[in-house]
Amino acid sequence: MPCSGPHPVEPLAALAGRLRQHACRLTGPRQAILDLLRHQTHPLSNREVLAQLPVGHCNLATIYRAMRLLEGLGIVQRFDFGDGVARFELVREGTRGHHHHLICVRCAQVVELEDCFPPEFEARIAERNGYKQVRHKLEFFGVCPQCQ
Amino acid sequence: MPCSGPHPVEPLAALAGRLRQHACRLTGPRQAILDLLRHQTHPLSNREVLAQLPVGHCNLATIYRAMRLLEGLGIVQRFDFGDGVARFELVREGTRGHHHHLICVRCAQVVELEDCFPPEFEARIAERNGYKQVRHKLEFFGVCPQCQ
DNA sequence: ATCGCTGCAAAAATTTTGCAGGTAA
DNA sequence: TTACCTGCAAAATTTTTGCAGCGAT
Repeated sequence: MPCSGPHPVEPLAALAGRLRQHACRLTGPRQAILDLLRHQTHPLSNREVLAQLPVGHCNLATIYRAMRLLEGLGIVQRFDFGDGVARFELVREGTRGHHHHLICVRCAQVVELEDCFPPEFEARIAERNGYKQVRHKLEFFGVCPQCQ
Repeated sequence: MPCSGPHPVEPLAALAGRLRQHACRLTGPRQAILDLLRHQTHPLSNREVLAQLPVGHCNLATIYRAMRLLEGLGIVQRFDFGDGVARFELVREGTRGHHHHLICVRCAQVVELEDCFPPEFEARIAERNGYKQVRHKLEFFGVCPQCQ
């Protein structure tokens, strides 16, 4: 069941337009990566992207470069599950990519979370310490129903 | 100003006792690592630990092995600032190591945070999804007063 | 025709592991 | 003494980079 959730992903053409706005080209490998990400509900590591692409369709180094570019353009978001591997997810319309995950420590099942703590909590931390432009990374870990 | 904060670190002897309880030995390198961590207020990467130890006093591989051991025993806690380098901090008395950080994205200054969002927030997420033993990792990033 | 992009290979960086010898208990 | 531990070196991973050539616009 791809593309579930309340926030739909953009069509490939819209993503291509966003690339061109920044004088970046929509090449074959980038199309393949974006189209793969569009059909995912959870973040994928670069190696997983490589594995799911047709053989010889794209080089791993190209995926790394594409992800860094797309992250900079706000098209994908980087997540860190604490296992030393970066994972990437397409930013969905209506969000700014800000959401969190609940990850099973046994089977690595991932639940996409919509909610977050009240923004006052972050604002208070920022103000108390004189920090500006404060954001956060938050991930939950536990044992999923099947693994209990 | 080492050892600041409301929760004092344990004396080296107490840490040694905790090692022995688990049939682990208090060796020279481990003493050096623990004593160094005792005097830190912020997490240190393994390479930073190596650099701050007297030359030839300890091997980097030994530090990696020691940290993994100490983490398993609950003596140190691992933190992840999202830059691909693990950092470690001694667990202070009275806490179970649970706390968060506010990190400057410009100069990497670190503020230790005492507070956290209300536990009901996490409990609700756990219950909704049928997960058990849910914990979380949370770090804040922003621009510190000096870097603004 | 640019100039960006890709593939390949090599390099860099972090972390893990094998093994022979050393050492705490 | 007997495990456990360490140093060294090599390996395993993840990620980055150089470079020659290809390709989108």
